[in-house]
Amino acid sequence: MKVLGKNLGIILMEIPKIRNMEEFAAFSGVSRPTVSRFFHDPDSVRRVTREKLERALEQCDYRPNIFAINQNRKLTKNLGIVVPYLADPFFAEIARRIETLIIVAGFRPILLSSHGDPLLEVENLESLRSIKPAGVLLAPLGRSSNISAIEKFCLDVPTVLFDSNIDGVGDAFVGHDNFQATSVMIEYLTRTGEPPVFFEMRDPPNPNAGKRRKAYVEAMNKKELEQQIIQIDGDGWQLEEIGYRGAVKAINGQELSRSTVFCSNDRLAIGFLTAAYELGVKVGLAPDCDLRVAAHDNHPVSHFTCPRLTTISHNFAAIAQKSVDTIMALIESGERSQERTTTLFDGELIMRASA
Amino acid sequence: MKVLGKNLGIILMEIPKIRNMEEFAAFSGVSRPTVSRFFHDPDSVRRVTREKLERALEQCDYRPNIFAINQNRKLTKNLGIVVPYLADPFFAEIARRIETLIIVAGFRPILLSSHGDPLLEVENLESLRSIKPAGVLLAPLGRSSNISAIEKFCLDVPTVLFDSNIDGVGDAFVGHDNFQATSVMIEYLTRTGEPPVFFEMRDPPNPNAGKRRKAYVEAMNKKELEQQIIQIDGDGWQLEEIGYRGAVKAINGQELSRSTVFCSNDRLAIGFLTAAYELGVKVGLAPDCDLRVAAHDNHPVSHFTCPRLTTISHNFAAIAQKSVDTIMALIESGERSQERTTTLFDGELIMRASA
DNA sequence: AAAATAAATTTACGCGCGTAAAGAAAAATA
DNA sequence: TATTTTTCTTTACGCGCGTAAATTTATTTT
Repeated sequence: MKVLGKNLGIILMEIPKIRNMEEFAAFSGVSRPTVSRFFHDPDSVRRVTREKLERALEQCDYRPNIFAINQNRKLTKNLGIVVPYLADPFFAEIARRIETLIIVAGFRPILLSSHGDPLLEVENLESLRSIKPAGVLLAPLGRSSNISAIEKFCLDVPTVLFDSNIDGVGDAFVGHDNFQATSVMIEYLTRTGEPPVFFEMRDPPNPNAGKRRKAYVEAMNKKELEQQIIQIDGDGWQLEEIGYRGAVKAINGQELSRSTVFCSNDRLAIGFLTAAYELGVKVGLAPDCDLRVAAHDNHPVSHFTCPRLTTISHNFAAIAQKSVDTIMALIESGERSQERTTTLFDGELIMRASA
Repeated sequence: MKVLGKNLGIILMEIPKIRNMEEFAAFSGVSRPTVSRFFHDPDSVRRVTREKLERALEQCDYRPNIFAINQNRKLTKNLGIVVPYLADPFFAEIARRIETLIIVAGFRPILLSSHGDPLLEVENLESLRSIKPAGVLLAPLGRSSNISAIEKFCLDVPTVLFDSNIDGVGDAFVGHDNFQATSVMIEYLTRTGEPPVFFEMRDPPNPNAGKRRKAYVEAMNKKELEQQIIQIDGDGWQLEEIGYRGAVKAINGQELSRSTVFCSNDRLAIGFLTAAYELGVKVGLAPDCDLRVAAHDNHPVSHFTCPRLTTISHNFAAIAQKSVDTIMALIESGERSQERTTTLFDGELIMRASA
């Protein structure tokens, strides 16, 4: 080390430690306001200037202080993402896609999870408010959300709701067409066997569940099929466990009027499959099977259940893209949208072994 | 609305819009430097002053600008958390716990996912560097990580590694004792039946895998048991799919010398179970079963596999707590630790139906 | 009550950058 | 080449808060 000391010293001399934009301006031979403009938008300076700055950057890896930037700009490049429960792979997946799109758009994603807690949801929004986000993408908890608090937040910050809707709140909603999806699944199940019994929570936390039940009722009515809805008790976000218990009760109590079950979502179905497995009820489409089980969401885990779960996939890519596009349009226009738009994407039937 | 207009006007008059700390100081009747101290630490002002400020806060809900705070403080209250893949429920779970602990400690967690990409991992660290975090909790990608970049980062920012270790990098490592865990599982499997075959990726991305293989070899040697290691090909983070393919190959090719399999991690095992199910191989401890499968991690999904997966749980709570405690101690001391400490927590055997 | 201590106030500067205005320099147009 | 347009430089101020020093006021101690 000592032998190298002198050379290291020289090297350090040649790579100056730039402390702020002023020093970087001096180092690069460009004025500070121009440097500022360059960092805001590299294309706003002449090509030769840009190249000069880029060369300087390679030599000293200076980065503008993000706090100073955000303090002074009226509009930050921060974009909040709030999901109800990040430990649920479904939300992790959609958040992952949204994050990527936001980065591509040159913004800074701030991902927050409400951990299933309405208080934390509001706290997350307040926390976001303090970092002056250009906009927020919010998947609300749903029924348990503090709606008036969210509404108030949306008045101040451009907000796009996704996944689950709260009527009239936010500038737009982007989600999944539960009616289309339900009807496609019922059509499929009926065509390949028999119409399904609907399996859901009695008191679901997520508003999508309500739409799915309604869609089931409507679709079955339309086809003049006899309906059966099994509603199971349970609170919170441990949906697999709730589904498991409900399935044990339904199977042991012989509550199922038919041998085809349509679960309100994949997580309930995962619990259902575990119960069926443990009770020796064979699930699947094959002739030797006792039961068919299908569900809703194309949850990442549904690929590997036993048997693999037939389900309806959200159009993850489209929902993520449209959500980001919508918030970007809002931000760029600088205005709040006059009309609240709702965009629903069709689900896609994913046929697997379970039904 | 018009009828209420006048009253609303009066109400708005009475709740002044506070724009900065100076205005809040005037409103509350306390000087600005005292207000500043109050927000930094409420206990640093006299009780009467504190109560005066708290009363004022209830009337106008002012919050200091976080950017201005962070710009001026040498040490922010930001604490970075970087995980390799947030869409993996295992990391979502540990991140969730860490986040909560950080909030309780009065810090602001910034959760970032590397999405399995070493470039993004470095980018995340750079992004964190620009917000001057008080410290960072990093679960590195592992083998694919840009180790020199991470090392460089750790020189500037107090960093505690967790879950997977990189020798000599960061101020401390907190993780899971793979040797203890492996030996407990082998002991259990051997006692209740026969010693296991080890099932893993040939080229695992995570360094824990290496330790687990080594632990398997050592434990088997010690007991003078015959070992078999099945190594499967595959790249990336789609571990269930890789496990599935490997299992199909192993079962169809009758590669298993014994009927007890110990998977390097739960996600491989989930794929393994799917393969066994599809191939009609019955997995479980019961006498009529063909195969026993156990694994490692107590992944959230492992509760609901078919059959439920026997595994070794990480001590999630202890790992999260120790990681946060360690980084807090580093931050409070203001110094970098002289010695790099390593803390390993024992795993706990979770006996379920699969083995 | 006087002295000693603690806490708050006043005053003032700095952080790093955004941004506006006016003028100078360079490039594009005629 | 002269003129217009674009781009850059210079200068200067402000953002909201941290923080230090000196002073005043309030509280505790003897």
